[in-house]
Amino acid sequence: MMTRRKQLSEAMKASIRDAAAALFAEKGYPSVTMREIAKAAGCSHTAIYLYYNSKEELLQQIAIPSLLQLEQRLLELRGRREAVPEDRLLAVCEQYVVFCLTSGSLQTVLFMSGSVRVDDPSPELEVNVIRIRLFTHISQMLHETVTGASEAPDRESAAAIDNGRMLFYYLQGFISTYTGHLEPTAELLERTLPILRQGILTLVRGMKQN
Amino acid sequence: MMTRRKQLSEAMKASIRDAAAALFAEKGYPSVTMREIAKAAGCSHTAIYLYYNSKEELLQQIAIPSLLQLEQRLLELRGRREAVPEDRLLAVCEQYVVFCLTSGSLQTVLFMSGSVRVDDPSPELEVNVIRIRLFTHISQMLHETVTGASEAPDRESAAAIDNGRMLFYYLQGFISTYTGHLEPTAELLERTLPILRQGILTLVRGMKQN
DNA sequence: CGTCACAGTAACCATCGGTTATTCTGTGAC
DNA sequence: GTCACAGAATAACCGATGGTTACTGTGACG
Repeated sequence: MMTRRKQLSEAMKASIRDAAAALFAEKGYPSVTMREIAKAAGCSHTAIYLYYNSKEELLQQIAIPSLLQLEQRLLELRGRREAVPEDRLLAVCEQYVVFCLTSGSLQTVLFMSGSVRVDDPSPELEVNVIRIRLFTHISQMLHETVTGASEAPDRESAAAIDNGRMLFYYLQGFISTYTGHLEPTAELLERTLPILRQGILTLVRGMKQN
Repeated sequence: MMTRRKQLSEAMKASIRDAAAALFAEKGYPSVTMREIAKAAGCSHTAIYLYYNSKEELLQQIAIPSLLQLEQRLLELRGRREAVPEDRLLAVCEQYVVFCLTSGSLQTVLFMSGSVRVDDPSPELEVNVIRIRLFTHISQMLHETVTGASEAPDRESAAAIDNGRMLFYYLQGFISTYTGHLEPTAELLERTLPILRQGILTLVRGMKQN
C-alpha cells in the first residue's frame, strides 16, 4: 500500500507549504531563506527541493490558492446588490489592497516581477491569468459605478478599459508605496485607508464628468 | 601637497561612481554585483569600500545629483507662467514619470526601498529629503491647478496634502507598473503617456468638485 | 635615504539558492 | 523473521553574493 510513507510525505509537503506561507507573509518573499523555511517546517533545506523545484515555484504554489480565495471574496462583495455601486466598488478595492499589503509583499512581488501587461492576451503564468481576471472584475464594477449601468458592457469600450487602467494605477501606487514598510499593517491601514477611499471617489467623480 | 596621490584617488572614486551608474541604469540595482562594478571601474571589489560604505550608499551617492537635476527641470517647468496651470502640472508629472522610468529602476528602487513616509518630519537619507521636496513641488502645483490660486497656500491645508498624496499614488502606480518591463522605454511611453495624462486630468477634475 | 600614511588587495567570512552523493528507513516478497 | 529495494531525507558541497581584515606596495616628505 505504501500508505504510511505517502502520508508522511504529504504531511511534510504541507508543512513546508504552510511554513513558507507564514514566513512569506510575515517577512516578505525576498527576506525569507530556504533554510529558514526548512527549520520552521522541521526538515533540512534540501528536502524542500524534493517537493518544489525552486523558491520561485514554491511562491507560486502558495500564491495561487490565496489569489483564488481573494477572487471569491471580490465576487461575493460584487454580488451584494443591496449596496450602492459606489460602496461595492470601495469595498472591493479595499479588499484587494488589504490583501496585497497583508500578504507581506508576497503578491506584490508576484505582480511586479511578472512584467506582464494587464491586457496581455496570452500570459504564461497562471498567477497572471488570475490577476487579469481580478483586473476585469474591478474594471467592470468601476464601469457600472461610473455609467450607472447595472450590467457590464457587452463590448468593452475603450473608455471603460482606460478607466480601469487609471484605477489600477492608483491602487498599485498605493500598494507599492506601503509595501515593505516596517509599520504594523493594521496601524498602517487605519491611517491610510481613508485616503485610499477618498482617492477612488475622486477618480470616479472625475470619470463621471465625461 | 599630496596632490598626485589625491588626484589618483579622486579619479578612482569617480571611475567607480561612473561604472556603477552605468551598470545600475543598464541592469537595475539588485542585479549588479560589487565585483562587477569593480571590474568595470578597474579595481578590486574591496577598493569600493574605501570610498563608499556599502552598496546602498553607493546607490544614494549616484542618485542624488540626477535627482537634483530633475528638481531643477521641474522648477523650470513650474515657472513657465505663460502656460495654464493644468498644462504645467501635466508637464511636470510627465517629466517626473519619464525620469523614473528612463533611469532604469534606479530611482524606483530608491523610492521603494526608502520606506520613508512622504510626510516624515526627520528623514535621515538625503535622497528622501529631495524626494519630499519633489512631492511638495508637485503638490503645490496641483493645489494651484485645483483651486485656481496662483500662489501656494501659506499654511498647507490638510485637503491640499491629501490631494497631493492621491496624485502621488497614481504616479507611483504608473511607474511601478512599467518598471522592469522589457519593452523599449520610448515605445512604452508613446503607448502609455496619453493614459497617464488622462488619469491626471480625471483626478484634477474630481478634486475640483470638492 | 628612511619612514610613515594610505591606496589597494588577497584571503577570508557568513550566507544565499541550488546540486549531488550518501545514508537511513519503511515496505513487500520470500 | 529477514532481506533487498525504493524512495525520503540529509550532509557535504558548489559558485555566488555583500562585506571585513590583515597585509602589501608605493608615493610623499623630513
